[in-house]
Amino acid sequence: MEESSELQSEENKVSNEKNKKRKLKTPAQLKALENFYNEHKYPTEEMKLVLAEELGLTEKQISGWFCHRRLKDKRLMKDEAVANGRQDRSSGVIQDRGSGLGQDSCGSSKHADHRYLDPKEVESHGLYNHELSVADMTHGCRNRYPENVSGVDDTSSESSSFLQERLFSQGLDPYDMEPSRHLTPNGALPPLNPKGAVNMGHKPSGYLKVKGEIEHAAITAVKKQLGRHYLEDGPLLGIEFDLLPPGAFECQTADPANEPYSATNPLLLNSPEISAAKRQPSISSRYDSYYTKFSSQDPHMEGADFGSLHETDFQDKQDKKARQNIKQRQPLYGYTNHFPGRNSFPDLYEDSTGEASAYNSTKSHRMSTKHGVEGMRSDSASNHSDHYEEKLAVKQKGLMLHGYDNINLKNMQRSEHVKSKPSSSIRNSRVPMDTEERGLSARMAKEEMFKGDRKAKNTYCNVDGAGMLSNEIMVAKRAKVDMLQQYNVKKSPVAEMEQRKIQRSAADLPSSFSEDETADTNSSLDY
DNA sequence: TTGTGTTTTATTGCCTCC
DNA sequence: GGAGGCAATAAAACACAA
Repeated sequence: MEESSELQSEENKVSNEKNKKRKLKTPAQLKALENFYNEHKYPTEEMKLVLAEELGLTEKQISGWFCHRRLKDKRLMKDEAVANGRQDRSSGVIQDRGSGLGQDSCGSSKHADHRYLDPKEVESHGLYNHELSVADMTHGCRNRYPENVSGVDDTSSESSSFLQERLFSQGLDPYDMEPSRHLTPNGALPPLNPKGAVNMGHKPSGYLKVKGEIEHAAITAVKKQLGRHYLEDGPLLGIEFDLLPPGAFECQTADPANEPYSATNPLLLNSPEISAAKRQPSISSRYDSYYTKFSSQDPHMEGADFGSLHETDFQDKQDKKARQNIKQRQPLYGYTNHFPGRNSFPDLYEDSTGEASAYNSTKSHRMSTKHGVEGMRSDSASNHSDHYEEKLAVKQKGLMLHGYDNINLKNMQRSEHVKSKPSSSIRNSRVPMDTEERGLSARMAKEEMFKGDRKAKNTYCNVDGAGMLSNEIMVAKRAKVDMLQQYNVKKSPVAEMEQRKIQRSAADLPSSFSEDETADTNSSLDY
């Protein structure tokens, strides 16, 4: 009796602990989930099963996580929308949200949202054609999820934070993605891949499709004027147009499309608006991670005001609260792809130890103190004892889920890429130099040259930095082909998994660069 | 050390679609 | 009716400030 009750209580205890006590996902799990989520917002049951198996979670957990993740996205978008709404009123610049397609003011009711248009189309076709090719086109079954269309409110908003993040995670450079795909120097909309071509042709689709031609023209104008840079910091088109420099529609550069950084226009280069756009903190998670990455990852990075003439200003202006928010969001986003050198996949990124320590030792960031530390533990101290990480590592080497490869590849590439540089260079040049970072570095170098800013010169014109840039370009050039090849491999997620298994084993992560780097290089070289 | 705020996870109920 | 999804809610985990 007593024994049974004891047993029962024990069971209850266990049960409670098992069910009630929420268990934090490991960084590896989170990263995997994030990556997968970036690839498939609505995974099929099969995917979930695979994912659950891979991560050592239950399908229920996976489902729940995805559900919550979507909610989170939505929430973030909402915030973003609110912020944008405020900006809309003051900016007076064309805003997607003002197109009357169920704006934020219409609420974000999921049921009402997707009655107006198919956000899925907007999401996948227009902005992320590749995604369409991967998930939507090959997984038609996902169409049955009305939610995938999370509504008008989601259409544009989703395409901002979440989707950009997605691109980041996937190693798909949104900066290049958009202009390169939708806007060739000729103004045409070249398909990124055959599938995209089939789907989009040369007409505005998705997001742009729901816009009038006039707006499209305006958007195109902005694109042209800002070149690839218009996406560099800002959200996708239509999300935060107010970030554009005033007069964005007034004077177009001669060939802006080929002048991504507007280097020909020093005034524009020094435009505070541009800088503001570069540094403007946003509630967008993407920005959060993005800027946090810039501002807090490395003290050297802080000193170097890449991407912005006023990086320090940015930091100064950062509201403490905002920073806290940013930090708190970091654990999640930080593991996507924003910190290539410090991810939590020790098994995947061979040299994470050195780099990670270099990073983490510098900042008492939540990222590093929270999950980051956990990740570090896995990186250097735990001997990879973490079950999930270990499992993931093994799996990812051979198979890993769809979408992981990009991440891994990217990280590994960067890892490798970083390794090739002297440590001083690493620090001074901001190791995880992202696509835009490099691009911005180049731009900033010009700016600083122009301005004669000695400090900036020290930062950007040092030998290491310069060497690194050129080196990166060369390496990226080399890697471009690889990435493109991988790109074309994308098929159905499930099929892809299998295919990647084979591919992986054959070419265990080539020393190619991630998509964004490739894209960046591409644009950098092409422009 | 404690209180507070934020994020993440788990659960539940309702809705929509097939 | 079942499956899947969303929204609301509660609670745990965490970081930061006082």
